[in-house]
Amino acid sequence: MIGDRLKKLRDKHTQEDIAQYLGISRSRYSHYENERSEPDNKTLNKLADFFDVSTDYLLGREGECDTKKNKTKHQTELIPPLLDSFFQELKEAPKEQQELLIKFWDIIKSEYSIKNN
Amino acid sequence: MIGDRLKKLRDKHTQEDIAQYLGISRSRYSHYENERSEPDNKTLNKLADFFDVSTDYLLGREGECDTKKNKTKHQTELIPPLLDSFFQELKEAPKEQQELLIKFWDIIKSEYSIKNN
DNA sequence: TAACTAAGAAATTCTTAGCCC
DNA sequence: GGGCTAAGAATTTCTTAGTTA
Repeated sequence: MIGDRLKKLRDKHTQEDIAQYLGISRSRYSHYENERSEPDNKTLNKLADFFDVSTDYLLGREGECDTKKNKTKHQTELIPPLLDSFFQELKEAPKEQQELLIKFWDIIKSEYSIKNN
Repeated sequence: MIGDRLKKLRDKHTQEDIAQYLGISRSRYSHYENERSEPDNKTLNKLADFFDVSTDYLLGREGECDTKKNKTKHQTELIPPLLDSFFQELKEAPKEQQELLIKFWDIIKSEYSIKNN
């Protein structure tokens, strides 16, 4: 049940994408889709956030009708979900961590501009 | 979170009552209320059925005062200019660079969570 | 009686490594 | 690359027995 719904929701994303977002290994996420193990409550919450559905839907308590809404929403989104959830996370992170990351960003930028000159 | 909600919902019932309905031991249900362990998905479903609430409610995704939504909105309004321009830049950057940065982000997160555990 | 907890047993999950397509 | 799985390590849960109020 939950496996089918995850598969459907994931759509064009790779399992790797979702796993990275969740901060778990690829195979762990694979287990969820194949129902070899089930996500704990925290992971369940994250999955619902990422796919923008209810946990009731993920757990099979709600029918299909809500799915279409979500699909439409995803398809019309301009920011890729992975980047979007990354932004959400970063916004809520401690300032110290934000600043550190922006420093890394500056390094990445300058490295790439050197390569291309 | 889930513990508080279970306690509230149980109301006049004893833990024994609920445990019997779920077909589990008394102390196991007690652990759920005290958040020493968390119900698996099947038990979560049964609990939602018994109390006639959504799993989203049990997991704290819906609430009395809908704190999550308010919080998100508030924080969205308060994106510091530095972070905002960083987002703009990142959105338009090559995927390769985006992915590299997100990897750095994962490292930062895990470093900080180690410190705080 | 009702609820909570310690501690170890029991069960599940998670990761790595390797496999297939 | 993308997804799946075996197997053991790691973690969590679950039960019993005992404690508290």
